[in-house]
Amino acid sequence: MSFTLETTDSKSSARAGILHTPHGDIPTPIFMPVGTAGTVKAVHQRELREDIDAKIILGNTYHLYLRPGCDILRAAGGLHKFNGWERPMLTDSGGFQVFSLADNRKIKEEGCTFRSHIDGSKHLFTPENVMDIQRVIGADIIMAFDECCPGDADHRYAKQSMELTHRWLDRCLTRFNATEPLYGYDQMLFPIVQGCQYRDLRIESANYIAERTSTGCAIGGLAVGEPTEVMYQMIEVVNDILPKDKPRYLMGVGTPQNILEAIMRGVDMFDCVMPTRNGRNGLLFTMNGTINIKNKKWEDCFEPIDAESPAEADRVYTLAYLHHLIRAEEILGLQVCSIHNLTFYLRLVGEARRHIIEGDYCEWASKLIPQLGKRL
RNA sequence: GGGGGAGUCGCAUAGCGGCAAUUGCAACAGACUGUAAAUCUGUCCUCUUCGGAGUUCAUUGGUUCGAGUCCAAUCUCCCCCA
Repeated sequence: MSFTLETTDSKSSARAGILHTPHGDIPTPIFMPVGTAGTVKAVHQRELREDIDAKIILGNTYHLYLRPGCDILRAAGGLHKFNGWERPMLTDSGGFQVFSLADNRKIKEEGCTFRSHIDGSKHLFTPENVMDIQRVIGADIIMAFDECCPGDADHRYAKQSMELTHRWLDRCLTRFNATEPLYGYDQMLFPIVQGCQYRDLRIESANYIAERTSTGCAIGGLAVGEPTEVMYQMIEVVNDILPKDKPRYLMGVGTPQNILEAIMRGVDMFDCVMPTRNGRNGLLFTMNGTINIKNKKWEDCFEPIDAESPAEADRVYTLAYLHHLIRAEEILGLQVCSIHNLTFYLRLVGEARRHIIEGDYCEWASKLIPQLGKRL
C-alpha cells in the first residue's frame, strides 16, 4: 500500500499521483463522494461506478456505529461486503461530529461523549474505540479521531484543541498498531492536521503529523467558518511541511473553485457533501457556473442537462424536465441532480489531473475558476 | 316557494369591537463545504429614501372614538324542506 507521485507541476504545487489500496488504485487528484451511512445518498452503485466513475467513497464511523451498529457490520464481513461496493472506501472517524453535533456532546481528555441524535442514548468515543470501530467497518483508509475546531475559535482554544488532537493521535496510533485488520487486507491510518486559522499552530501541527504518518496526511478544521483566503493560506503553510511523497487529503472541501485552488497548493484528495446535498436541494454545478434548477427560468429550457457528460441521466434528461421533477418533489429529481453533480466533480478532478500531467494546469485552472463561480 | 349557513391577501383556513389581518399550500428568491439536511431561511395587497405611507376582509349604507368583526339592504354560493 503506497503512493506513487507521478508529476509535480512546474508553476505550482499541483501534483498527479496514484494511491494504491487493497481495493484498487486511485488516481490523484481525486474527489471522494460522501456516503455517510454506507450509501451515497440518492445514487445507485451502478451509476456511481459506471456514470460517475467514483474511485473511492466515504463512510462515517459515528453514523455507522449508531446504525446498523458494529455487530451487524462485523457479521456482514465489513462495510464492503455489507453494501456491495468493491472499490476503495475511507471512513471519517467521527471527528467532524465533534464539531457538527456540538450541542449533543461533551469533550474530555478520555474522548468525546455523544448524545445520539437518533434515540438520545449516550456513547463515549475514544481514540481507542474509534480505531476498533473502523477496524470493524473495514475501510481501506481510516481517519484518526480528532476535534474539528470551529473556524472562529480563539488562539487559546485552538491551541488546546490541537494539542488534544495530537494526544488523541498518539493513542490512535498505539491502538492501530496493536490491532490487526479483520478482513484479510491492510488498512491505512491518516492523521489529521489541526490548528484552526493560526499559522503558528498549523506549522506545529503539520510537523507533528509529518513525523507520525507512514501513509498519508489529512488537513482538517478548514471550511468551518473562516474566510476562504485564510483557508488557502493555511493549506499553503501546511503543505509546505507535509511529506511530498505522501498524499494530502483536505477534509470536507469544497466548492469546485476551492478544489482547483487547493490542488494548485498541493492537495491530492477531497471529499465534500456539497455535490450531493446541494444537488438534493436543486443546485447544479457546471463548467459555466451554478444552476438553481428550481428557478422559474429553467421551466422551458429543453436542452439536455449536459450533452457531453458520461452520465446517461445528463444526456437523456433536459433542464426543463429536471426543473419539473424537483418542483414536483419526485425522487428521480434528487437522483439526477446528485448524479449530475458527482459526475461533474469527478470530471473536474480528472481534467485537473490531465492538465497537471500535460503541464498547463495553472493556465487551465485560472481561466476556469472565475467561470465556476458564476450563477446561470 | 319556505328554512338554515357562508362570502377574508392565488387556493384553503384563523379571526367574535383596537388588524395590513393567523396558519398551511402554492408562488418567487436565497443558503448549504470530513451529512441530525429530499433540509433550512426570507419575501409573498400597493408604493417606499426600509423610518414609514397608502388602500383592504362580496357590495352599499348605518351604529361606534374605533368595524373583517355589530345592524340593514343588495348580490353570489352551499345545505335542508316543499
